[in-house]
Amino acid sequence: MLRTNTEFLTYIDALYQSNRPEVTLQNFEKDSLLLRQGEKSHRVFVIKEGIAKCFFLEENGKDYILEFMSKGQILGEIEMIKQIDCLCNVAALTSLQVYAIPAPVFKQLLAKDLILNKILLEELAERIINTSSRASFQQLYTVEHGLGKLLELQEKQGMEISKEDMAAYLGITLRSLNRALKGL
Amino acid sequence: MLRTNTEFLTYIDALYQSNRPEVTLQNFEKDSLLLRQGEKSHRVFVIKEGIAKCFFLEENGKDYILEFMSKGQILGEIEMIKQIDCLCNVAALTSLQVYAIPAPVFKQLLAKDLILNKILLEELAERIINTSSRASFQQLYTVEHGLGKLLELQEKQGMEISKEDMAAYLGITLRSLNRALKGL
DNA sequence: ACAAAAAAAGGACAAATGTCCTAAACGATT
DNA sequence: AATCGTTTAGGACATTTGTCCTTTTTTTGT
Repeated sequence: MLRTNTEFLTYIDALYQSNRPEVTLQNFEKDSLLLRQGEKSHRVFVIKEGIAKCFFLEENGKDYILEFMSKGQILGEIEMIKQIDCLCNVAALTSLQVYAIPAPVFKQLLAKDLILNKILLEELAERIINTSSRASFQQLYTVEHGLGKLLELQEKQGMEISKEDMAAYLGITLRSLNRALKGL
Repeated sequence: MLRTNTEFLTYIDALYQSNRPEVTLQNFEKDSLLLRQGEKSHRVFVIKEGIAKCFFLEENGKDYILEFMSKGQILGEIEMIKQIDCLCNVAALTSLQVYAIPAPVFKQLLAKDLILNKILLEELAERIINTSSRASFQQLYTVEHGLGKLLELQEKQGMEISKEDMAAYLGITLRSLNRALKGL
């Protein structure tokens, strides 16, 4: 659930190193927003260091966290591919260092570079696997079951998530999360 | 929620027409299984005619329907891209006519054809949009809200879904579906 | 048309979850 | 250390959902 992609990071590192002055390295501080749901974006980001969360803000005011993203994850590529406004918000959970690639550069690469296409296809495929498995699991199993998995992964990855974010990831209220934590 | 992809169908139609004897046209009868969760697959399918459903069968015996697929939708491509066993089951809801493309042919195209890469990237992107929006919506809104949307789409597309499938799509029990239908 | 069998709907109760509000814990400031 | 303010946890009740089983409806065969 903390997604990474070393292959992609290597690819972008190389791109940055090469003759591509349009690709820049940027910093975002903790809690800042990289992408804002519903707004247009004119670049994609690739995380070099740090952790971000992608989340929907629904009309009823509730959040739903889709993924926690880390090294080598790309942000905003779906919007670029489909030519749409930002699907969800992306916020920095820690301070972030990211590569920023302007839309024209990214689109040109997409149109010409089979390596990038391959990496992206694999990444999108993996996200579909994750997202759909999780949707199924969350609908069909109890909260405690899902919470168990979340705590496991969290421990394994040594990352700490606020309770609010845990609840948003599980799609439940804070109250329910507290109850589930009691019930271990 | 009944997904189609005319661009892809056109692409595969052309492929079938051209010098590609390995690409075959096959028929599946209603209720037959095209892909079986957990098993290996050695080809991808593209629907020429008919409707299929993709669904998880969870360990607790419950089904969760991911998508209803129709004309131009590709099946089994994620497994091919990620080299994994079938993620979910795919069953024919109506009798089906599909193109079958052997794994080596598909992989070769993937490695060489930027057009195919583009079509696939767009399709996967759209599935991510769908799947994640739906996951968020189903977690954060009431069943009745979700049911409303389902009935709307069902009407718009003139397709009829069994109550069992509706429940599996919404991730709820039949009993809950009946109640929600009463409550309109 | 009727009886038997099968499928679908619904009642009753239990379990899970959300809402709203109060109580406890924590932090900063003096 | 005491106080105020803010954040976090939890109690009480209502609502939603699931489970299990009975009732109703539909289908099938004769």
